[in-house]
Amino acid sequence: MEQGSSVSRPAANLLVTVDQRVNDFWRRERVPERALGLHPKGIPFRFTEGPPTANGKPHMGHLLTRALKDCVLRYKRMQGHRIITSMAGWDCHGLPVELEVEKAQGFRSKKDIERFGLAKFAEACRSSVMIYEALWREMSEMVGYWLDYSHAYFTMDTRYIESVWWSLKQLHEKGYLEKGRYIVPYCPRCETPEAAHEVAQGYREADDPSVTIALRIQSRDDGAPPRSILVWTTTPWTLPANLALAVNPAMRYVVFAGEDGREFIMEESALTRYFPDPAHRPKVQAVLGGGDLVGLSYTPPFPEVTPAGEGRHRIYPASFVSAEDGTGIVHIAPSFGADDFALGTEHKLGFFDPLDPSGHFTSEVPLVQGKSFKTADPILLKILSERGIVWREERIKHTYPFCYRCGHPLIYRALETWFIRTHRVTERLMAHNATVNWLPAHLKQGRFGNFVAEGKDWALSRNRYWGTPLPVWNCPRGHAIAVGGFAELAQLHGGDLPPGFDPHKPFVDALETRCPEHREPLVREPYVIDCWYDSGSAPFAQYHYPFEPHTDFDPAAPLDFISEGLDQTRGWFYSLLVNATLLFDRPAYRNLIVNGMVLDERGQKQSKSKGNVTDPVEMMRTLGADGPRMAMYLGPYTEPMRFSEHYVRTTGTHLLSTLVNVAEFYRENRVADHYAYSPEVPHPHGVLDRWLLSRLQSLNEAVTHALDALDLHTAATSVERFVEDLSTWYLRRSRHRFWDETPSADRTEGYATLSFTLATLSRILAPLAPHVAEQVYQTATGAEFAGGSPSVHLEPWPSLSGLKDPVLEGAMRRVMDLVEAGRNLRMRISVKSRIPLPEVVAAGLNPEERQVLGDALPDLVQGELNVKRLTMLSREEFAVRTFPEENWVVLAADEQLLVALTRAPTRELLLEGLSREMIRRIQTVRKERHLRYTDRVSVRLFLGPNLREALEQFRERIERECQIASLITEPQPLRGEGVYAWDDVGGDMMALTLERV
RNA sequence: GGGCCCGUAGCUUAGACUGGCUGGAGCACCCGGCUGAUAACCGGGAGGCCGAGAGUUCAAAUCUCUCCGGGCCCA
Repeated sequence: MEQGSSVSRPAANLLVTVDQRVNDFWRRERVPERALGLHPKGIPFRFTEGPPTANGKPHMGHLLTRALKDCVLRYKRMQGHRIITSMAGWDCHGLPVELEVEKAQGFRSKKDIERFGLAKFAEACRSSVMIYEALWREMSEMVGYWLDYSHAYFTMDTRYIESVWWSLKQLHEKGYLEKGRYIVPYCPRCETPEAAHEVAQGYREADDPSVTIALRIQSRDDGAPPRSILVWTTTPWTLPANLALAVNPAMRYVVFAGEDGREFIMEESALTRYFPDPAHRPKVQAVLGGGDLVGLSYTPPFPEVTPAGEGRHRIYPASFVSAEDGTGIVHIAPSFGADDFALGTEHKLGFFDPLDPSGHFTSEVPLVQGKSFKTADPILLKILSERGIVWREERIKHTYPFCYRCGHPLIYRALETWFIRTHRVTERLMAHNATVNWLPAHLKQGRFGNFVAEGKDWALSRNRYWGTPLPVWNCPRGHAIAVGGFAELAQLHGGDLPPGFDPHKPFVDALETRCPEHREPLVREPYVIDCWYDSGSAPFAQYHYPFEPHTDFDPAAPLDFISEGLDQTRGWFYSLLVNATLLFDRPAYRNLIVNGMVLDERGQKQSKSKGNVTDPVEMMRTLGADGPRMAMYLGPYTEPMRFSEHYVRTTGTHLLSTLVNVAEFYRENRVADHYAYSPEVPHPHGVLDRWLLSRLQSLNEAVTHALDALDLHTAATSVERFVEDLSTWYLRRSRHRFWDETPSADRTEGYATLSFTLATLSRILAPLAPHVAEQVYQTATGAEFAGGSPSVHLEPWPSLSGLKDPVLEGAMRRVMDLVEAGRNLRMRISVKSRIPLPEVVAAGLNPEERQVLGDALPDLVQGELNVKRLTMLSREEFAVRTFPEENWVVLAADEQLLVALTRAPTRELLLEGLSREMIRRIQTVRKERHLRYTDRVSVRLFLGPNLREALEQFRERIERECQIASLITEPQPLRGEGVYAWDDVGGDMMALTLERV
C-alpha cells in the first residue's frame, strides 16, 4: 500500500497524478458530500452561487471565479461555519439560449420560431441548457469547486419560476412594476428589439440623406420679419413624428439673411461648415444665446399629420446638443431616439409613432401610408421641397447599425415595455450599497456606485419566447392582475392546472383564464422577463420561497459572500441589490470579490476570432487543477490578468510540486525507518525543528488574517514563502538526520516535526489547493488514501499557539545571510563546496541571537558551508583581528554581518574533498541504475593515487553513504560493459562497476 | 464624449493607505557550481529615469495636479 501510493517520478505530470489519486479517494470515500454536510449547527455563512448561463463553453475567467469562491467556502467550512447554501445553480433562460437553438435549426427570424412551434422550441432550449450544464459541471468539479450539484437550482424549473412570480407580484402590488415605453434598437424585418451586444456586431457604412430643413418660428407680435430655424437630420422619415426642437443654452446662435430675404438661425460654428468659402458666407445679423431660443414655438414639418399637444413644437434646452455636426439644433421625435425619448419624457410631450411593427407607415400619415420607413424618405423629402422647407439636401456616408442577422437597417424606437421603477428607490439602493465590503473597494463608489446613482429604471420585459413569462393578465375592462403563484393562476383558470403544468410559453398562454370580477377572458401580457431578474431572485427562488415553509432562506439576512467577474457589475450584482431592496429592504450581500478579466500571455483579450483562447479543461488535464488555481491567487486577480501555461508552470505548479516532493522525501524515509505518525504537537529540542514550527505558526496566523480579509493573494504568497523555506533550508539542513543508520531522539524529533508541519500545512493549503493538500495530508499522516482514511477537508482550520519564537526566526534569518555570504566568498576563491575549508570567522549576530541558536549555530554554518570550524566574534573583536590576505578572504555582507573565510584547504581536507567526489560519482551511477536508496551494492573501483589515499582514509564513510556492501579496489583500469569511468576527478582517473546485491 | 481601474526589471509581483535607510523578491536570461527530494538546489552577473511632466516637502515609487499609454463599462 505504502509503496503503491508513492507518486511516480520524474514529475512531468506529477500534479496530474495527484489529482487522479485524490479524486479517486474523494469519490470512494464520498468526501465532498461529507464535507458539505459538516457543521449542521455551525454559525451560518450565507452564500449563493451566481448561476452561470448554461450556454457556451466555460473559459478561464469562469475558472478564476470558481477558484476564488471555492477557496473562501472551504476556509469558512474548516472554521466550523455552516454554508448556506452550497447549492449549485444554472441560469437557463434568455436570448443566448434562444440564439443557440436558432443557429442549430438554421432559423433567421422570429417567424421561423413561430413556424417551428413554440412548444418544440421550448423543448429545444431546455435540451440545449442541459448539454451545457454537463460541460460546466465537468469543469467545475475538475477544479474542485465543491457544491451540491445534484440539488442544483435551474432558473427554468417550475418551482423556481413560481418564486419569481411571487416576487413580481410583490413589486406589482407595491407599484414598482409598471408598463411604460423605452427606446430600443429594433429590426423591423425581424420585428424584434435587439440587445446592445447584438447591435454592436452590426455596424456598417451607410449612405443616407443629409437634410437641413427650415422651420418657421412663430413671431412674437413685434413686427419683426419671420425667422426660420435650421434643423439637420439623416432620417427624414422621422420628421412626421417631430414634436420638439432642442438647442444647447451654452452655445451661441447666429441670425443671417438668405438669398430670398428670409432670416435663418443656426449655431455659430455651423455657419462656417455650411459656408466654407468666406466670400459666399452670409453676413451675421445678430447673435443669440441658446437660452434666447428656448421656449419659442415653431411650425412642424408636417403640421397636417403631427398632432399638436401641450408643450409640443417648442424649443427646449438640452446639454446633449453639440456643435460638431448639423446646425446645433436637434430635431426631436420622442418615439425614435434615446435623447429624444428622454427629452420628451422630461417635458411630457407624449409620443407619436406612425409605424406599424414591420416599419411601415400607418394611416396616421396618409402621405406615405403603407410605405416602409426607408422608401418613405424620398417621398417625404419631395413634399417638403415643394413646400420650400428643404434648405439644403445632400448625401452622407456614416456608420449605422444593421440587423446582424438579416442585414436590415435598425431603427431606434420607443416600445411598450414593463419596468421596475428603480429610480424611485435610488436612495435605498445607494444606502444598501454603502454597507457592502467591495473587493476591490473602488467599485463600491466607482463603477457600481455611479451606475446605481444614475437611477435608471429597469426595463424588464422582452419580446421573446424562452424566459420566465411576465405574470400579468389583462382584463378587457382595463385592469391588470399580477399572478403570484400557481394556486392563484388555478383560480383564474377556474380549476386545477393541467398535471405537470409548464409555465413557459406557449403553455401558459394556452391556459384559459377569466377575470374573477367581470368574468371576461383574460389575456396575458405577451412578454417574458429579463433573465437577470431570474438570477437576481436566486437567494430566495432556489428555495422555492415562500411556498416551502421550512427552508434556510432568511428574508432578513443578506448573503455573507458572493464572487463573480467584473462583467456582473450591471448584471447580477445589480439585480441582487434591486431584488433585496424592493422585496426585503435590506442589502443583498455583505462581502464580494470581483475578479478581473483573464487575458492571454501578451495581455490581449481572449477571443475565438483571435484564436488565443485557453481551454480551462485542457489546461487542467495537462497541469492538474491546483497549479492554475494557485497561479490565480498569486496573480492580480482583481485586475485584468495575463494567464498562460508558462505562467502557471513557473508559479503555481512550481510551488506545489516542490511541496509534494518534500512530502515524498518524508514518505520514503519514514517508510524505511518505520516511523509512525502521531498527531501530537511536537516539542523538539533542535533549533531547526523549533524554527520550522515557529515559522509554521507565523504562517498559520498570516493566512488566517489574510483569509479573514478575503485577501487570497496574501494567503497564497505567504504559503509560497513558507514552502520555499521548508524545502531549501529546513530540509536541506535536516536531510542527513533522516539518513542516520540508527534511530536517535533527534531523528525521531525530526520526523515528528516534519510530519506535523506537513499535516498542518496541508490544512492551511486545503482552501487554496485542495488536491495537493489532500496528497500532502495523506502522506504526512501516513493514511495514504487507505479505505476509511480521514480527509484533510474534514479537518478543522488549524490554530497553532505556543510555537512562535520571533527571536529564533530573526536569528535564523541572520544565519541564512551568513551562509549566503560564505558561499559568495567560496565563489571568489574558486574553492568548490565539496572541498572542506578550515575555518570561517563571522560577526554580526547579537548575543540574544547567538544564545537562541546555541550549539546549532556552528552545525548549521559548518554543514552548509563545509568548513571545519566557525568562530563567532563581536563586531569589535572582528574589527581588531587581522586577516592576512594570503590566508583569508573577507566580506562585509551588509552593515551588520562580517565574514572571513580561510583560503586554502589542508592536504587532509583535500583528501576529504576527494572522498566526496567519489561518493558523488558512485551516487550518480546508483541514480542512473534507478536504485532505491535503501538498495545495497557491491562496487569495484580503479583509482588514481590521490583518490586511493582518500579512499583509505574515508573508506568507512564512503561505504556508508553509498550503501556499499562490498568494495574491491582493482590495480588495473577497468574495461568492458558496465564500467563507468572519469579521467579527471581532482586530477586523478577513476573507474567503477556497480551491482545491486 | 462620460465614468472607473491599472502602469515598479522581458514577465509576475512587495513596498503606496500612514512620505524617510542602498526600491525588495520569484521566473526567464548569461557565467559558474552542485545534484541520492524536485521542470530541483547554490553563488555571481546583467537588467529599474518606479509611464512622463509639474507641484507640495528637508525628503516623493508613495501625497496633489496635468498629460501619455493600456483595459473595462456606458453613451
